Amino acid sequence: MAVRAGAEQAEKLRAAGLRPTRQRMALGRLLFKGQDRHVTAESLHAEASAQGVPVSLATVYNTLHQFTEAGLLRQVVVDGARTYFDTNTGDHHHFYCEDDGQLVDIAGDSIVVDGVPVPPRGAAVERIDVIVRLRRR
Amino acid sequence: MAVRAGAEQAEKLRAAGLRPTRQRMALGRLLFKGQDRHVTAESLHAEASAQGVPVSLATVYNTLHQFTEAGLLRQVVVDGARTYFDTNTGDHHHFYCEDDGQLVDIAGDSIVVDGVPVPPRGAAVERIDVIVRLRRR
DNA sequence: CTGTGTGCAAACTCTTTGCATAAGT
DNA sequence: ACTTATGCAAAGAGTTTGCACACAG
Repeated sequence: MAVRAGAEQAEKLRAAGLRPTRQRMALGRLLFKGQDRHVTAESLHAEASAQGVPVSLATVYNTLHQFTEAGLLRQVVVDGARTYFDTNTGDHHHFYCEDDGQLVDIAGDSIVVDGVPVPPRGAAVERIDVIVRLRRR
Repeated sequence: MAVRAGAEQAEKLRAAGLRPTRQRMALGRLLFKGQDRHVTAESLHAEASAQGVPVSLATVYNTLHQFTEAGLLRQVVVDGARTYFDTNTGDHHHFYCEDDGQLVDIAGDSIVVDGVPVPPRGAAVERIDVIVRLRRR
């Protein structure tokens, strides 16, 4: 089972054109086991370290970007200070709590955005992000 | 007319609880004369300098934040790298061109967002941001 | 006068980069 | 072996802060 999971990880990485190195395997396991999650480079680095996986912060950044380019992750911009990465790459939106920085998914088919004007000449819509900003009551 | 505008600026600042200093007057004039605009600290600082108004970058940052707290500006988060400030504080959304970093307003009554789930317990919706990300064709 | 604002430079945070070493195939 | 990835430490961008001086009321 552990072997099986490892093999799947390796396959996933290879399919993305990335060599299945120890670090990428370990980070991939943290990211893609279980349900969708939101991480920052810092949080993922801390998590890996806590589990005894030695990875440098620079490698975490590299890996997150490589995963993003490979379409395995998606970047979420909600706060200028830090960059979030989302393992859910499908069509969906976010709740963002400004007080604690927590990010929660909103299913893509739940929200409907209507009335988007035609984009300016020479530009095409790449994606529509909806961020529902929350505040503690 | 110039006098008149100056007096209006001063009044606007006083109303916001800010002393009408040279720098704040100058920045306010750049920001609020004419139509709505989007600036970054850098761009506004460059603009002020170009017009011969000596303002330090630190003061531009301070002023932008003070204006924002006073409700004269609104912060727009579209890119992790830099912070944009919008002189349009009303209900509206944005086109954001990832290629050149250009930000364009979308009237608030144009876009309709439907189906937003109820926020998690203990949280209240503060605002809904819609960002239509564009790419050059 | 008295308190607030400003400018400068240094500090700070998050992120990226260069280069020698290590690991993958 | 040959190539690509990693780690470290240093650089980099954007933003914030501390403190002495200047200005508004």
